[in-house]
Amino acid sequence: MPSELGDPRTDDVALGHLIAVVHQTGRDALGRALRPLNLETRHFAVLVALDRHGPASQRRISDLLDLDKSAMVRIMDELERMGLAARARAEHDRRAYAIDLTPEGRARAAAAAEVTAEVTAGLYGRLSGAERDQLVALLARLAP
Amino acid sequence: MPSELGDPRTDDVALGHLIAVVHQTGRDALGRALRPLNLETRHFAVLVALDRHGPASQRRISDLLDLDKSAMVRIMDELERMGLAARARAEHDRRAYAIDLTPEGRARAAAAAEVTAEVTAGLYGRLSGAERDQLVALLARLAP
DNA sequence: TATTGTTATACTCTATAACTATA
DNA sequence: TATAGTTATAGAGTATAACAATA
Repeated sequence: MPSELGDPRTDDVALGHLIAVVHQTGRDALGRALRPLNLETRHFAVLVALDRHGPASQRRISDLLDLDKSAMVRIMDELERMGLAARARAEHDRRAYAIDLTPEGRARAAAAAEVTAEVTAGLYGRLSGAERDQLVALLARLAP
Repeated sequence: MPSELGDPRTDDVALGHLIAVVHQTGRDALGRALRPLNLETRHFAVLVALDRHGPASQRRISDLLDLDKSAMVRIMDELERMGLAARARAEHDRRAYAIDLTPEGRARAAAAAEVTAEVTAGLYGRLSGAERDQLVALLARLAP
């Protein structure tokens, strides 16, 4: 005979699980779409962040993306090796880099955005614009 | 000059990121709450599933939790070593196990539910019941 | 003292493939 | 042939601590 774990908790545990499944589904779909472009999701996130906020310090980008700084180092190493981003020394702080996209990186970011637009349309297109706004508003209240 | 990655996509990428952050936040909070009970989130998920659906085959539980079957093996190994769950041979299928909680496992599941109730109250309590229902309904349409 | 970035390390999660024993 | 479970392995994500250079 199962013990009574309670119903409100049941719903909350199920909600947590649902969030995990939706997260994983989106991440997988994004990963599949980016593979032909030789990009992983971690690369795409930094490309988009740099396109919008670059040049910036590694620290700034890793903060924007909730990335650990050591993960940021690895990703920038990979992007530099691929010729998509570059590290220059920052003007007024000799500890920091001013990292930015290369022209090729900018082109790759645009191509990736094309591809991922189809993916997100397939995923989030099941919701109307108003529903998406609702979802964002609700989730925002669950974020720190 | 940043290229134009477009605004609707911006929102969708941000939505994906928001889902990731909320997922990670919840997982971390759950992990911290379970640590005093010597449980990881993976153990808790199986304890709850067994409490509700046990006895069952490993396959049934791993399907319910979207767990890989090899991950399920490892988790059951750990739960058995901790004395919280047990494998018995299934009656009508000699390939399968009938896995279930031990009495101690049932007690631990109840204790974990106590603790996690506070966590989920802290997390999801920011939303009203109606809002939580809304959120679940919206997320359910994004799941496969 | 604190911050930027690097390196090393380790743990978790996820996925895959090869294997056994049954069905 | 297909399924339940096991084992081994590898990649990705995440986190920490120690360190050098600079603020």
